[in-house]
Amino acid sequence: MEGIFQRYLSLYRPLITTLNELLSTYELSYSLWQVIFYIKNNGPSTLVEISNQYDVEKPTITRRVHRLEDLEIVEQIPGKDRREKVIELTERGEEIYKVCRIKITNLENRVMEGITDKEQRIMFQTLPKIRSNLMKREEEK
Amino acid sequence: MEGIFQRYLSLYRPLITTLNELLSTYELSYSLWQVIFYIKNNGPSTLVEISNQYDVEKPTITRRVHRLEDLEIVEQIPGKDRREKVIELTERGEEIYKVCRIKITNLENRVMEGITDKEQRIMFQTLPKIRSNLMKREEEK
DNA sequence: CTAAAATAGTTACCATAGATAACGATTATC
DNA sequence: GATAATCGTTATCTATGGTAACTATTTTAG
Repeated sequence: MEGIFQRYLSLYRPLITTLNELLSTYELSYSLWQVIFYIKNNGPSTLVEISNQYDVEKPTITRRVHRLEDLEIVEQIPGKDRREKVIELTERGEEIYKVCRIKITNLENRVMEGITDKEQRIMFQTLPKIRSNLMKREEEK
Repeated sequence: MEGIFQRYLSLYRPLITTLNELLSTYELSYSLWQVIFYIKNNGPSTLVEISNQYDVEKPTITRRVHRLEDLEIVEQIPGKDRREKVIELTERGEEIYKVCRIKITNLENRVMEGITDKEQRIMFQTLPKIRSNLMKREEEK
């Protein structure tokens, strides 16, 4: 399947640009959104969990979380292990999630125009498979 | 198709990391590779053409091309329009393309393990469709 | 049960990629 | 022929991310 990476990567910048524009209304960017999205879908989480999900180093997540704390979108909740910092969405965070979720879903739908349900389903299932193949290779090192 | 962007973006960093590692042997990165790939597949090209292809501003491409010139991978050829800078691969550039192309194709194959031919074909066709839907939206502004 | 190792998060510093604005050189258009 | 537009460049700025070194905890091994 020669050229699949190029096809994948040619999509990246147009998508990021559009998403950042959409999110800028709430002083957010796609990278901050990833954190919000993760917490919303996985419940209160630690920084290491988020870090692993996105294959990004801990200090990067520290920064993202600090910015979300400044924006009063997430807050720390006390946990058992005092090394860990468990964060969850604030009420304001939940509100912002809802609004942005709708906007992003609308964009997702528009971007999928002309693509059949079946093709969409295959994209949906295949992307995580590719990701997991890649992560497996990285672990081997 | 809620969540398709997240699935798409969760793949980005693992992929870029792996590609950069693979290319670092030749003092390249994925961003430089994009330029090499474009010229190889579209013939001698101007900076604006490359810029449009990847939705990246002109100064960014200027830098990439300068680095490729330093590495003696591309060179300028005289063109009719003296505003334009038409670049092509040097012999060395062709060699490096071949070696990297093989390595990347191998990686592409490994990453596609467990994914049927049909699914691969659909990915291959659908990614450009999504890209074109996104670009259409950007043009509207 | 304590000493050493591992883990979570943070800070400081640096690298990479990209954007915007302003400009010179050239070509196209009116 | 004067004005517009286009191509590439430079300078400056921002965003995102990495590495190394550190503190505070918790786990593990002897």
